[in-house]
Amino acid sequence: MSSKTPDTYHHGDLRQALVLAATQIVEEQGVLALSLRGVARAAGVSQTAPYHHFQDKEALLATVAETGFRDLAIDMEKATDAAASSGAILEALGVAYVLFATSNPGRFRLMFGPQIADKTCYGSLLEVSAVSFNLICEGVGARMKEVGAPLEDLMANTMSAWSSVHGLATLINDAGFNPETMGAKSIEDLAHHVTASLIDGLGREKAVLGGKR
Amino acid sequence: MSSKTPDTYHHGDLRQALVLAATQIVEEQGVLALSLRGVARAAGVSQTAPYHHFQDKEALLATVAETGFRDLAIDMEKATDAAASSGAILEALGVAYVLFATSNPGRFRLMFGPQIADKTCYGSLLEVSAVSFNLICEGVGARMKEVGAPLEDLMANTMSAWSSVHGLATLINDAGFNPETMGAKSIEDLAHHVTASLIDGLGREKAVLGGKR
DNA sequence: GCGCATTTCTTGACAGTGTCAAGATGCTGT
DNA sequence: ACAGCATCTTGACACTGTCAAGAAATGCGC
Repeated sequence: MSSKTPDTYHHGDLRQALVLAATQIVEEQGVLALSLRGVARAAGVSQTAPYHHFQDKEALLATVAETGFRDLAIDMEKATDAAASSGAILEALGVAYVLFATSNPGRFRLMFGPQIADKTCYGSLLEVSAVSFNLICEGVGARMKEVGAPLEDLMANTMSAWSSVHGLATLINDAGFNPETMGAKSIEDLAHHVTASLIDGLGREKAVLGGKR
Repeated sequence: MSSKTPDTYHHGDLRQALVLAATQIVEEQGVLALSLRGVARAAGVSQTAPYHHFQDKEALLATVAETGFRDLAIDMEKATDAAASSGAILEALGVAYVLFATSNPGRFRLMFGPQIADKTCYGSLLEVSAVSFNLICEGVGARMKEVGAPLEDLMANTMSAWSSVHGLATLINDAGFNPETMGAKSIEDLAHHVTASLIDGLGREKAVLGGKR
């Protein structure tokens, strides 16, 4: 075989293989369909092998969620590259958030769902999840400075912004909405509209849906 | 015992008893901790008795979720009673939504989570869930008329409004936020702020948090 | 190189789960 | 009174997460 023999008694990098297999199952069949034994089977090892790399099933799920937060933050950071104004940055962040969630529904549900009962048990999870939160917080802060809003409301306004995109994402994923029935051409269009509503006020947003194309 | 003998071989109203027991478990220990056998035990019957009233575990959960949507709609309808302006109605609806979600986190998670894989299998669930949706939709429509927004955006704006409150609710329930760290006195205050942000635009909302108590 | 401790992985087991099949029990209409 | 039906039971199956004990491979001190 290659330099690292993958079919030895020792696996080589079982930990990584388990995370990958788990991620695939979570994404293709949902968290509920994931069993630790199934992951072990997919990786070609015995039922109890995972216990040498993760304390229990939840710890494996936490690691999968962690990769999700990492990827989310990457997407969001990339999205702000092309944005100039503070409003454009906020919109780009929001759209990226929604697109990640709807492109990775299984992981997104895991990241925010109750499968991981107490997320404070997993330090690295908390750290990584704070990155995307801070991106939104900074974006909101910049916007507020531009509008002249009192900065003491920063946290509450961050909550407003995050709620909008997080709500849209989970509604699309879990309440079975497709953008067409909501009068939008695509998820991206709808996400643009929702962020625009938030920034300018409901019913006062500049045309996003019907207007261009 | 009373007129209906509860300790007969036939239970009397096992169906109702199962729904109540399941609701209690969902609310006190979460959906994940609920087992059909546990529900049966709580109702004092054998493991397979529930199968004479529900096709499977999911059907029981769907019934619990249905009661949740019913209660949510009741709360929302009550909330609009005192509201006069279209903006006040929207705010009252949003606050009621968030308060229901955070007061009944277990059921709320069930209502929107993946435990019920395909909600279209349960007709009455869909019907009841449409009620609260329509309340939001009407509120948004009235507001848009007042602002003079084009009605073709009604659905998309409904999505904006719903996303805000739904996102806030799920973030509080599942991402471990307490309103204090967000600079708000209570969940209700934070919900007010978020809806105000949505209606007037981020950073342009009238003071809700610091202003009055 | 050799021996040994440590890591990694295995088999076997246990209690708990959702659900099916078959049988027992009480109710209801004739 | 009795037949048929709805309701509830016991028993079983395959599956799950996880523990205990042992086997195989690795790496370290000499």
